[in-house]
Amino acid sequence: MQISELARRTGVPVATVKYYLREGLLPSGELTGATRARYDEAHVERLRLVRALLGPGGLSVATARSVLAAVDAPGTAVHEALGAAHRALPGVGPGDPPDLDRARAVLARRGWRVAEDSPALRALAAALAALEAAGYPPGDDLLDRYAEAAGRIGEQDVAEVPAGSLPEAVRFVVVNTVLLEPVLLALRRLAQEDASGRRFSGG
Amino acid sequence: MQISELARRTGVPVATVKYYLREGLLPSGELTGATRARYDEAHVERLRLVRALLGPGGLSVATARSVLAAVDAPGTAVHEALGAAHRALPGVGPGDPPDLDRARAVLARRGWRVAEDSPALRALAAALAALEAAGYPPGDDLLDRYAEAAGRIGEQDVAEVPAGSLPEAVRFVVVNTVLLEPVLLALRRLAQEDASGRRFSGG
DNA sequence: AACATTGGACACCGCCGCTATCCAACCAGG
DNA sequence: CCTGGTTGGATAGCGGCGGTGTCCAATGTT
Repeated sequence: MQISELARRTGVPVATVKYYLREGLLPSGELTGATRARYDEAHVERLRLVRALLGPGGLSVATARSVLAAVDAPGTAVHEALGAAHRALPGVGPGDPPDLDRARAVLARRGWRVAEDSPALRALAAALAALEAAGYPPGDDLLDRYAEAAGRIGEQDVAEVPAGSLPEAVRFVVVNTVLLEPVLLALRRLAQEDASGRRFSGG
Repeated sequence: MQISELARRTGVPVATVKYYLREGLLPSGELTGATRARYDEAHVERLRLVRALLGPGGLSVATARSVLAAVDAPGTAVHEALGAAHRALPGVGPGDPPDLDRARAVLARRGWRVAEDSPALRALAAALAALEAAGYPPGDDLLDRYAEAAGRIGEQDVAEVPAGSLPEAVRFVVVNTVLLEPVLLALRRLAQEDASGRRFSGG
């Protein structure tokens, strides 16, 4: 199929498809002439993935490029792919390292083992610092409950990874890491709304 | 104190403080002359809150303005404030309403009661649609486990709301709704990393 | 031969979060 | 009372981002 059909089938404007090609989010089609290229079903799928990452996934083009690079890297082991995806995700800038101790303490209480330089660890520390700066330093009990809930989820996420094909596993890990975040946040808000209704408006 | 000290104490450039004043994120100080205004501790606190919402909270200036309006509205009941905060948060655009049925079914299985037009419900539906479009439609069991974990968290969030002062409760709800999101996401990633290490690299 | 479409390159746009400049009005020190 | 630095307020500009519009020669299609 040609670019116009690729665009039509995915609902993405042709100019935007060209933009994604330029940005390296979408591999170029097979050239059949100086002004013709052929695209296939894989491109349709990839384009849908790109749109999901950029839109609901909330990734920037640059971040999506890194994440997709992790997906494309051949022979990546699943654990490394997950690390690469985490590293590519919008983390904390190169600001001064906040107090990792508090974050590490939470992990230690749950017995979690993560890389020393895990971006998620830095992200947690930064988030805790932000809460502190806003005047609501979270208590250990709160953090522990959050960690317990997060633990169930992370456990399940990893358990669901398909064992067969390695590239498929990598793709699964990346997609689910990114696209289940909005699901989790929406569910949390819904749970809050339900609990708030029960507590505060006696429904 | 004057604007320069306010800026110094919070580490925010004076030009940026002026910008926040213009944008209505920060109430103006008490005018003591045509070119003088006095700021107090409340301004310091508010400015820190604004920075937390804009930075780690990930809110846009426009969204932060709405959220802060909910905080400032006098006499708002807690349940309504939470609703206002949720409504102000970056939700789903006015695109065509996706299939809310799948989302509603998840809530029904847990017995949650939320507003018919809850923005979080639309957000959940949109997130599910994105997963579907990306080729990974989530199973009911996955959703139920996510919902269970989210339920514990939402329950705790609401339980922690201080009962005494109403404005304080509203502020607490808004701050925690927004600023605990990055905490939860970071913890999920850390849990994934731990579980992945145990499953895939036999640590 | 006539016409539409394509890949590719480049310029441009609108939005956003600041940031820089300027000004008249001040206030503080000497 | 003068001098110099600071302030509130207004306005303009900037850099990054995610596209979009335009143009071109080469290529298909009829």
